[in-house]
Amino acid sequence: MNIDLSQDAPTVARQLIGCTLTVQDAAEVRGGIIIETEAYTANDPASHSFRGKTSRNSAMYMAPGTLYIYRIYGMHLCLNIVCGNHDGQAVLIRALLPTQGLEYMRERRRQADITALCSGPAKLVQALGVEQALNGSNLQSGVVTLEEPIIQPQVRTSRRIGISKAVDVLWRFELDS
DNA sequence: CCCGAGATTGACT
DNA sequence: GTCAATCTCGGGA
Repeated sequence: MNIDLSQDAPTVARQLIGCTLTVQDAAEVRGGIIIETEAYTANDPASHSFRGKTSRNSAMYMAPGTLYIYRIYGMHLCLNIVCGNHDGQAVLIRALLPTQGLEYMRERRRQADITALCSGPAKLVQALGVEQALNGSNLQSGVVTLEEPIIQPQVRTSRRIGISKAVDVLWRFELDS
């Protein structure tokens, strides 16, 4: 991983498109290519860090490469890669193209259709078997790993979705295929 | 202290 | 298209 995660969130969010994200534990390896991300910064009304550090968002202030995993709507988990410099920035991983551990992911999701396995931030967390206990852990631990693409892909930019504040910034990034 | 909204998803009309 | 599931936080009483 040569991407500098201490850069700001929009820069990192763009660079993460095309990277392969994998999770490995005693069971097996599963993962896919990141095809959609969103950036969240500290002075961003839509960000969990906008009003400062809380017990939920404390991982956002840890070292770049830390995982920020939070519960949303009381039932789902979402996975972020912390970036910046201990200043409350992170990149939400919104969708993957599944490439490894397809059967594992099908079982976790109870879903046979490959295109629906990782087509949302909470879906991919469920498919990959990412647990909330990994919140605050680092990519260096080797459970969750990132690998850069050989060739930089074309990236499409748009507005973030599912939020009501700061809706106009173009901080959503997608693989342009 | 109580209540509404939220970086979502799946089931249902 | 509508809506419920149910945890965390912030704002108002």
